[in-house]
Amino acid sequence: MAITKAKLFEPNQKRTAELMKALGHPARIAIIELLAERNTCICGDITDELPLAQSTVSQHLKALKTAGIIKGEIDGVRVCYCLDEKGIKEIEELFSPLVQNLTTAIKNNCC
Amino acid sequence: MAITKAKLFEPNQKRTAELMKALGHPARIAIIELLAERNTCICGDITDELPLAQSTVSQHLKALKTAGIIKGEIDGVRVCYCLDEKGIKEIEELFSPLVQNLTTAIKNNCC
DNA sequence: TATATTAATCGTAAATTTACGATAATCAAT
DNA sequence: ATTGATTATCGTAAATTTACGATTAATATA
Repeated sequence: MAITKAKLFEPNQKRTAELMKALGHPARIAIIELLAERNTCICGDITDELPLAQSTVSQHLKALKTAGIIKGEIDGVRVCYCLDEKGIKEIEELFSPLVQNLTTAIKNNCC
Repeated sequence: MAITKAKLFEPNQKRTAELMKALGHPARIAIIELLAERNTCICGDITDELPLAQSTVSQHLKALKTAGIIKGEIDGVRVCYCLDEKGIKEIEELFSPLVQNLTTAIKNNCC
């Protein structure tokens, strides 16, 4: 039982995991791809594009919103969803170095 | 209730989500960073580096292994863990375009 | 004003995740 | 052969996730 063992997880690790987790469902991947595809906000015909009930899609939207990846703006009866610039920037800033790190590490792998 | 609604999730979306989900926990982020950091395989003193019980760490290792991100090789009493080249390649090939896609999409965002 | 539309929330069920201690299995060393 | 070390698995509890239908709240339209 070497070293400290008390090393709690670092903020970066926790935030990275949080973002990954938010993207850890095909429906939520589909949603952000949809939002990226149409360069205008789409007002919840997202439901029509997914093989899921309206309430379920709403839940997934909430998950993405809570993670800071998308944001929704009320527009009359409808709600306008789009990618949240700040969250996407965070994804870029956290994921890219990680992937890079892993990719270079692989090259010096012993097995 | 417009359009089709029958569009099941695409394989890429499912696989991306699967990988994201596997990385959706700070302990598992910590583990892969640890494996990347030491450019040699490490024989499971991973437990000592994490604030978690041995059985819990073993579970997380299993999750990463099942997702194809790491692999473990038995070496006597110990088990040698390292990043799985194929999985890392997949991460690179799936995550990078997605992040790129989101990043460029943000620029034409309406909100 | 009454009705229809949109989307969130509630209630709920089933499945999965996370965590732990205890145990088992495997190998190394004595 | 016995003992010790390492790691997976089992059993289990608590929490979270995923999904749905039903309901509610808010707004637009007839």
